[in-house]
Amino acid sequence: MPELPEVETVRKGLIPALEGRLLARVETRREGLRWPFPQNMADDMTGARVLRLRRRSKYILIDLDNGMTALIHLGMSGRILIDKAGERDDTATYYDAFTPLEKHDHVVLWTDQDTRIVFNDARRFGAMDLFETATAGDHPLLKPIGPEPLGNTFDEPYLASALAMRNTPIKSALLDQKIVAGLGNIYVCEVLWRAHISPKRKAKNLSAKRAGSLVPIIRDVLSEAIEAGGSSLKDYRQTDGELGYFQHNFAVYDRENQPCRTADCTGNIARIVQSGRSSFYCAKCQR
DNA sequence: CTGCACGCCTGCCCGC
DNA sequence: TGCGGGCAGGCGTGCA
Repeated sequence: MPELPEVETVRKGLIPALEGRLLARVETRREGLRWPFPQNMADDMTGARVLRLRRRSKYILIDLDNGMTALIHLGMSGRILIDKAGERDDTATYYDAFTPLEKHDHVVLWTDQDTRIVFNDARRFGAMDLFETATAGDHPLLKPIGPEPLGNTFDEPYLASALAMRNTPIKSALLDQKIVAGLGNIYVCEVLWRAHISPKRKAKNLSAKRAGSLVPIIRDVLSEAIEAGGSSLKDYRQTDGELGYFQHNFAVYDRENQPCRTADCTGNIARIVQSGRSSFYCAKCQR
C-alpha cells in the first residue's frame, strides 16, 4: 500500500490528534501483525505523553515521554483512522462514546482529548513495535534503510554511484530501500515514465547523467503525491477517512493498454512482471 | 556479497 | 449465484 506519500499524509493527519497528548488507554486486539507485538506493549505505552511524530521511509515513529518510541508500518492494507467521541451521559466514560470497532481493527489508542485512533489492517502485513528511543538508529528495520529522498543527502552523485554498482533492472533498484527510502511500486513506475527510462534497463548501464536525472523527478513525484494526500487504490485512506487523489494523476500505473501521456508519443502502456511485481511503462518513449 | 522467488494474509474482481 | 484463479500499495527470509 502505502508508500512514502501515504505514510507522510498519515503522519501529518495524526499530529494534531497525538502530539502533546497523553495516551489514556491503549488496546491491542490480537497478539501481533506481521510479527508478535512486544510483551506489554500496550501497558508500556499507557500513561505516556506523545512528544512528536516522525517518519523514516515508510515507518511512522511515535516518540513518547517515557523514553520509548512506537513504530508503525502500514504494510499493504494498513490504515489509521481518527475518531472523536460522540454524545454520552454523565456517568459513562468517554471510551463508550465511539462507533463500534470493526473487523481488522487491531490496535486502538485513546488520548486524553476524547479521541480514538484505530490501526486497521486487513492483510496484516503491517507491523508495530516499541523500543527505547535512543536505540532507534540501531533498530533492525530502520538501520539498513538508505537516504530519505526528500532530504539533503539524496543527490545526483549519490544516486549515480549507488546505481552504478547494481546489476539489476532499474525498477528493482529503485524499489530497494537500501538505495533510496520510501519508494514503492506505484511511484517507481511513475518516476521511470517521467525520466523516459525503461524499467528493464540495468541500473549499472545508465549514464551518470541519466541516473542523476532521477533525483529531481523522484522529489517531484513524491512531493506532488504528498500534496494530493497520497494515492487511494483500495485500502488506503487519510486519517479522516478521506481518499487521497494522486491516483487521478497516474501516467502509467494501472493504465495497461491505455495511451501514453508523453507529448507526441503514440505508444500504449504495457504491463510486465519484474521480480513478481507489475511494471507499467511505455516501450516507445521509455528506453 | 548480489539478485530473486517465496511466503505471509484477506478481499475483490473476473471468467466460467 | 457460486467457485476457482489471479491480483493487490511491502518486505524479510532463504537459496543459488
